[in-house]
Amino acid sequence: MREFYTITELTREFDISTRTIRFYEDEGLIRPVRRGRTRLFRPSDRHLLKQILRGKRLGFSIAEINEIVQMYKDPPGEAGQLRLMMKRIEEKRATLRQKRKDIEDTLAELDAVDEACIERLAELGVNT
Amino acid sequence: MREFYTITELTREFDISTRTIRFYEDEGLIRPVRRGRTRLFRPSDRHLLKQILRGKRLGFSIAEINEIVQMYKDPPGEAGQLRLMMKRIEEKRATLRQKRKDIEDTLAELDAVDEACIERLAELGVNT
DNA sequence: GCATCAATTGACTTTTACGTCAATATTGTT
DNA sequence: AACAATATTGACGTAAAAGTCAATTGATGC
Repeated sequence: MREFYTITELTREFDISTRTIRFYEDEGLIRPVRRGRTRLFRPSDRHLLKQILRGKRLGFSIAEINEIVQMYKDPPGEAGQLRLMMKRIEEKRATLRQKRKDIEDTLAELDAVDEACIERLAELGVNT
Repeated sequence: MREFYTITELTREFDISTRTIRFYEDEGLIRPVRRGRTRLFRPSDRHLLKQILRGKRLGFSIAEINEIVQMYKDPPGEAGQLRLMMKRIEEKRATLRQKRKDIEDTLAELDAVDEACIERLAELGVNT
């Protein structure tokens, strides 16, 4: 495992711009170390970026993604904070289960459309 | 099944604004009938609106949702068109499967965090 | 040590998906 | 028919998530 990645290495790997990565840093999602002014990304930063992009694919906003990635940090030490966090986690899970159901429904409908296309093609095959 | 819904009935049912519905119409996603100038939404329009909002929850853009809902219409009559549509359908399905995987991964990670919280709470219970 | 190439910063712009508001029209009710 | 309530249209505004561009700064090869 490499110690550091440059910003351009990550832009190429994930097909995003430097502007995007800097934007995520400005929003507090990611915090690479610096050598002088230059950003150096640790494997953990790269992993975090992967998680951010995963959240994007699921349609979460930057703010929502921020909430999620904050959860991945060490759990708080105080009981009240812990219970609050667990509540937040359950809320996110509920959102994710809803999305999963939406996906299943959409996939089922697309399957039906696909079937109809196949049938239609068969009819055409018979008629020509 | 009712014959028609007014725009405000739909805004209340789906918790969206009239502006949003008119926007979807402008974008060609939905096409209610008119009595004079007033829009009247058939059950099929209401159903389409449901599908649009489902697409939104999954993070699809209006353009992408448009592609999907066009697929629900009657399949084209020409073989070439049919094959093209089937290709598009498979692309959407691939996107949806990716999203589903993203969800499973995120859920697994949140489960792990939740476990850690439970453990941490147990430790606190012992110590106090 | 100097050129050059990559990286940073800040400012401004763009696109998407609506929100807001004012002026006008339509509908339902009494 | 009058009038309140609801709907439409058009124009302009806005927040989020970057894109673009120009001016510097820093790093690297020779």
